[in-house]
Amino acid sequence: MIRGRTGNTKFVKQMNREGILHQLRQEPRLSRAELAAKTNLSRPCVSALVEEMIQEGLIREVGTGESKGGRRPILLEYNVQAYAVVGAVFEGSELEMAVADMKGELIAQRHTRLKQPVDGDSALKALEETLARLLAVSGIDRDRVVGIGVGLPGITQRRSGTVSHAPSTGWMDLPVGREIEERLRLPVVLDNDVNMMTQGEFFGGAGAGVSSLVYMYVGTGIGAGIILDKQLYRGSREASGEIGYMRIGDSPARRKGEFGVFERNFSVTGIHGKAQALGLPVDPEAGILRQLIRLSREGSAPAEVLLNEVYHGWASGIANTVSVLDPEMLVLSGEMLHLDEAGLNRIRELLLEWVPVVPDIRLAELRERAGLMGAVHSVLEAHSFASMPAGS
Amino acid sequence: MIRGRTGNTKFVKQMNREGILHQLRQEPRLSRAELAAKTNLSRPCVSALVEEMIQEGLIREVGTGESKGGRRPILLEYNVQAYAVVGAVFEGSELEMAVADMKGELIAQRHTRLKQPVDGDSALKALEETLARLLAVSGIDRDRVVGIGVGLPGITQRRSGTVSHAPSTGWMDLPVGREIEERLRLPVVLDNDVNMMTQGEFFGGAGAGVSSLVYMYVGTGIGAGIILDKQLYRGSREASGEIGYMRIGDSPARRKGEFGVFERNFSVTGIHGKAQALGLPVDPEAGILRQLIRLSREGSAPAEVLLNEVYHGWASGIANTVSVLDPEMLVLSGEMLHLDEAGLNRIRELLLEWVPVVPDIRLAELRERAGLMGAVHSVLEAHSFASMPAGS
DNA sequence: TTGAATTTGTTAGTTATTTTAACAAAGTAA
DNA sequence: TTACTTTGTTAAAATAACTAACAAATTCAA
Repeated sequence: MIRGRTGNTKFVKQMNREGILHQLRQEPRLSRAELAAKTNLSRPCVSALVEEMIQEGLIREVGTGESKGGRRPILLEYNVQAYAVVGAVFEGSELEMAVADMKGELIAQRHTRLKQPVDGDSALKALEETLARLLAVSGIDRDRVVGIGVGLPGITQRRSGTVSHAPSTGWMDLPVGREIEERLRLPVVLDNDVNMMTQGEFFGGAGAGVSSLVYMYVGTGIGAGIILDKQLYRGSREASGEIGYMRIGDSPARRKGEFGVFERNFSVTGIHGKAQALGLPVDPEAGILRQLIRLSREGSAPAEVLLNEVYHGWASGIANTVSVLDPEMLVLSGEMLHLDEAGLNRIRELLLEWVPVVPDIRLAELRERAGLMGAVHSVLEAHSFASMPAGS
Repeated sequence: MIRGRTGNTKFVKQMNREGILHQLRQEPRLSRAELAAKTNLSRPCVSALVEEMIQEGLIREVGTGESKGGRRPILLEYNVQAYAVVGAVFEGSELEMAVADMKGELIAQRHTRLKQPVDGDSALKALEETLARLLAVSGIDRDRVVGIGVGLPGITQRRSGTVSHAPSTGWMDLPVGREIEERLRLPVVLDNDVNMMTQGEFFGGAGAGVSSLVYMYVGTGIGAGIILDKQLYRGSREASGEIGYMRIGDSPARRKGEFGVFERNFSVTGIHGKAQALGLPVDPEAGILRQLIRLSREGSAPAEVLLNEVYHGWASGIANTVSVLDPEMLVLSGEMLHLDEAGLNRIRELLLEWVPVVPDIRLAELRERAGLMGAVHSVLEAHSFASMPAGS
């Protein structure tokens, strides 16, 4: 797998089991013979591996298929209910949590509001209690849960399992991964919220099937999640996709600890600032893009100018990112979800003018479920579910 | 290796051979016992594989080492002279070519000037003749050459081995890879010049040892080569690193088929244009940066302003790229090589001000040899030299 | 209806490769 | 000289895949 690593025979078996499961996850209902053909393994070998995995409950026989001129095939199916995974996302003082089957389909979901101010202990407690309730509701045995994926706002240092900056959750420089692991007694996959949402859209949303994708999120800040070669790319210091720091728009002297130039101009807060400076009647609580579109339609010239400035700014950010990465797809999210057809087309036009290779540009499909789906899929990815039982 | 692929036992052996060779390439002179420890293979297994590779000439025994309290180890060495690789780079009407050993060290090098206008046939002929001469000079048998890496200007479509845009070599939309392969009867690795230079600096230059790197080249255009996880990243349509299209600097209406905004402003030609517009006495043939630095030192205010604008522009390009990728190192090349300590520091200062995570920034070390080194290493990478003999 | 051909899945034996256990060779240190 | 280490090899055991052969189940054509 990794260059320079050596493999033993067990590793081959593992790989072959994974290969079979992989096929079975893509296409449900395949016979042993078909699997042998698709994996380039011999039929006896496939039979043996399948037998093993049936014993483990990973695969099921589900009746017979149509004959192709001979004995009818026994169809096999990946047993998505063999195990379960849990996903959790902290957002401000809210916790969204769900159990899913091995296909990543949510079985039960639950929303919890934490009492403020949020500290580490109350967050852990919430996780614990919600998990228990979810398992009870869905009737899933605790032993069948393979792991939990947790999305946290801010930059997380995954290596050490330490969150170095998780502003809204009240966890600062704590070895969060280990704490959750100890408390819940489950393997934990930790990542920041944007990475989780990126994986969500990649595995179960707009980006299903592509091999590279940039997920661009405009909120209080601007960030992007990057998937290259079907793998999340994190950067050498976990700081990839921090596109809020790009040099786009005016660059007034920033105050200490303030955001990047792109963010200062074109994040939700940035646009609100611009709108207020222009004296536009906008409600700071409501979605800024919708308000601008409405005002512009109603004939407000400054609103139209600002709206175009926003399109121009966002398109510039996209252009710069695309120039560097040449991704197959770009998924827009956050405030950008409120783009109407006209706005989206305007951005596409600008890009066609600016860069030679324009990726497929789409709005995110999963909305608020993206993070949760990503958390779930990050666990599914982390474990290869062909892993062999302890005994063998 | 690739997800979904199944492996057989031969594959494991191959992996283990590669593992051993990998260790031996990193650290010369290791014993069988040390190799066993480093690769997690048993000593008998290492012995068997080593024996095989000694027979094939890939490894050599080179005396004994110091005892560590027991029998003295027999030291093994990777035999860099077992085979040879060839690198070639076309640049304008010039062809630079070299033979190298398996470590990537150049054994013989040769420069050829093609007569203009260059067409495909004369280029092929030059390749053929220069190769013959290099082999004669270095006394290397043709059978020992494993392949040739060829760097071509412009965008190359590697998949099909077709060069879709190689302006200065006169090869347009030809299946270049196959033609060279047929003519020279050698496996060919084709890539564009920037990618080759990137690999050169990565394997044998400033970037040796890092795992991610951006190689930024400022010439008539501006482009970047990207290495992530020790692998060249090409993008979904071979268009990654086309940072010349970034939105940096003024954006006057571009004329048909013209470059990107960043390029129009801050490539060598762009800067020349700006200098001339300011009425600065610059020689269009000589290096623009050096001239600006000199003029600025001599007290020319507009030169100083322009120089700062250039630093600012380049730093912006770097900032944007770094925001997206978070690479471990940034290697500056082309016109940027003429940056003096003050200029480099100015750029570093700006970056510290703009982005939270600044990579190690260095000037390219290999200069004009970068492409050649890259071509050579691209062949070394393409072939895993642990490949097994046909007989087994 | 019968028998040849085909497809699926299994059984038994072979092959390839790694590991374990044991040991010989060659050294150090007390 | 003896005890202990480290290195490398030999022989046997263990894994896991493959080949060949065949049984089971089905289609299809005579």
